[in-house]
Amino acid sequence: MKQKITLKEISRRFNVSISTVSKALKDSPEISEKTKEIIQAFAKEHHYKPNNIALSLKNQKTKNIGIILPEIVHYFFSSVITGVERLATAKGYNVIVCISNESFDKEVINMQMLANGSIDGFIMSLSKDTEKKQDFHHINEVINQGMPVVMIDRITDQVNCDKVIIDDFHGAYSAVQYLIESGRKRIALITMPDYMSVGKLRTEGYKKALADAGIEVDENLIVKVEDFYGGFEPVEELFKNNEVDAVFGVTEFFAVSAMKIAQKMGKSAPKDVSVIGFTDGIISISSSPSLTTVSQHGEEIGEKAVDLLIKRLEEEDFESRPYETEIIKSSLVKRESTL
Amino acid sequence: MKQKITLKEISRRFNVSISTVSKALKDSPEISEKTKEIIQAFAKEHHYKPNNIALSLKNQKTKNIGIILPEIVHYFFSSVITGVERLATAKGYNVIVCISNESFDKEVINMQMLANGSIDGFIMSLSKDTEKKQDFHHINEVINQGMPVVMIDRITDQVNCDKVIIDDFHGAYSAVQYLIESGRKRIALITMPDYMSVGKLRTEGYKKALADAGIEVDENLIVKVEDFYGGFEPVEELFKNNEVDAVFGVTEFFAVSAMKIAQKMGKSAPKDVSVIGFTDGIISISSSPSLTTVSQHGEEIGEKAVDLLIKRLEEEDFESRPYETEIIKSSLVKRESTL
DNA sequence: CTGAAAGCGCTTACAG
DNA sequence: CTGAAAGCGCTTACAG
Repeated sequence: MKQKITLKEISRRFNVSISTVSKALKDSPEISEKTKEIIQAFAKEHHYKPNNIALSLKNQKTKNIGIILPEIVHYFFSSVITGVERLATAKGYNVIVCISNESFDKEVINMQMLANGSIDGFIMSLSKDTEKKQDFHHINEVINQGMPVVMIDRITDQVNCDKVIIDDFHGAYSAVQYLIESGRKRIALITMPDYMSVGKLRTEGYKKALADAGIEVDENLIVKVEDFYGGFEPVEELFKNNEVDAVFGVTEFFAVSAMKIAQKMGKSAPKDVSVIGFTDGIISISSSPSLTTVSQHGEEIGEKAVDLLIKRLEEEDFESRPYETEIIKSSLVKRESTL
Repeated sequence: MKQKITLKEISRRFNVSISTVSKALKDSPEISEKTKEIIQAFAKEHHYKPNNIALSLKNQKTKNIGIILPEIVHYFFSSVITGVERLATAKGYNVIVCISNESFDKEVINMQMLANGSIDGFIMSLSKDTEKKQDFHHINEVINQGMPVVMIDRITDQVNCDKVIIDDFHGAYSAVQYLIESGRKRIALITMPDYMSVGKLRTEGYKKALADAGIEVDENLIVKVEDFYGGFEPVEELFKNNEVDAVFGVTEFFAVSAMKIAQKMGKSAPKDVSVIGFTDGIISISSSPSLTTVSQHGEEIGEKAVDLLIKRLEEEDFESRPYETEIIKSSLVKRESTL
């Protein structure tokens, strides 16, 4: 049970001062070669590593970045974390993950917990509650304290900071356009409530694509789902009461769930109903037929967010630069659920 | 841009000592009511929160726990994190997440990075490389330094520590038994190489179930997949060259992939081929037909791991207690891919 | 070439 | 009732 060794212990061992040990280990030219050799050898043998906490206190930076996400068990967010973790680790930062579980209160608590010196900056995506409530004081407070924040995906213009998003509007637009080009006319939309920034943009993309093709928007074909992982009865109603030859779902799960409901009702995909989703995750690959979908490139979003955050943390001139909103291009991945 | 306020600044503001401020904010009986009131009011107004790093250094504990996982984008591991994060946050701990990406080297680097004082203890699951290599010195080193480790899911008996696993053997056993009871006799197994602890146990469960039912194990029906997310050609060969009336896949993805291959070859599930997977994730719900699967209760595993870790961290008598291996019961979730 | 001192932000036993 | 001092583990400007 050899505990971690400290500078103090090494200094005592050789009857020198702590400063000498510290300098010797940094190979400072101030210290004689002989002393350095002895001390370095001893440190190596005992696996000396400087204590991170002490360094953090001294340097006034933790080399930790905090990330607050609404959830994590689904492809998009976990791929974001993968990207964040990869670049952060490569740059010498640790990643502290908090999950708001779509709750405003948890989001606030998480932020305050981390803002007390545990991290150097935030990456975050708004919880559903927060978007509904439109209350962003906790984020602005943190920013006012001088801690940089990068918002991703679910963002708001009521917070002034760096942002990384995808082109939700265009992603949706081109998905719907693709359906139209393949001859579909009765295209249903399964989307989120409008207070969700991404849901709103994707809905607008859908409407614009229809309009540009001269197809009138039929509000009966638009279903807004409150609960992202259940409660799809309205989708059943949709198929029952309307003629539908295509579905665009603004999440993978919306799309596949709609497809399964259609299949249960005797419609076959893609013949009777073409289906396109959003997020190119495992669901899309595993479903039958596999799903055509808009890829969000989550890892790329995560990496870009880390890049912006670390720049603001480390680059002298960057700190005072105006905030950027980086837009990652989405892309349509064609599979079996469309013709 | 009001920076975070410190005790020093408050003390200067009222011309008292730092000690007085510190005590006043802790509502110490040593301090006069009047002083306490003034200081507390001021602190509240300025949102004073003690600096976590300073507390960590003083208390010699960080209230952070580190978790190292092979990957995160798939259901089982992300549900483990969800469970870990939930209980940890509730108990006042932050969670630092590292991803080994199935690489031994990254696992070692991650551990060393966190072991330098950033965290109080580890939760981890072995990378594929590490299991293959059977090199666990980095874990034992950390434990020898007095830092508790809880291993989950992918474990080894070459490290002595608390562990949380599921009953892989029995989970597999009952899945295969269920297939046998429904009349299947030519049951294929899609599994991992034997060096993967969980793969090995599930394979053994499969074999035992067959043996107990008096069915001879046909090695031609066993496919070992090296790459967990691709390279399923051997599965095609399996169906081509053998009569198969059921498949047990030791991951969700193995099972669904095999099912899709069977479907492509004109076999229908569950009529021609019954299919059971492992992990009750979104793939299982989204596939057509939906997948019967062995649920691993990832969140529960995560919570139990946190529970064991924090006990060892905080409970006086627990520290010296013998290590426990907690076994979480798996359960068979029946859906459409079996009759 | 080596070491004492100050400091990062906090706590707490001790003195007054 | 208040404050000075020591300490957590480290770094670094300064003195010798």
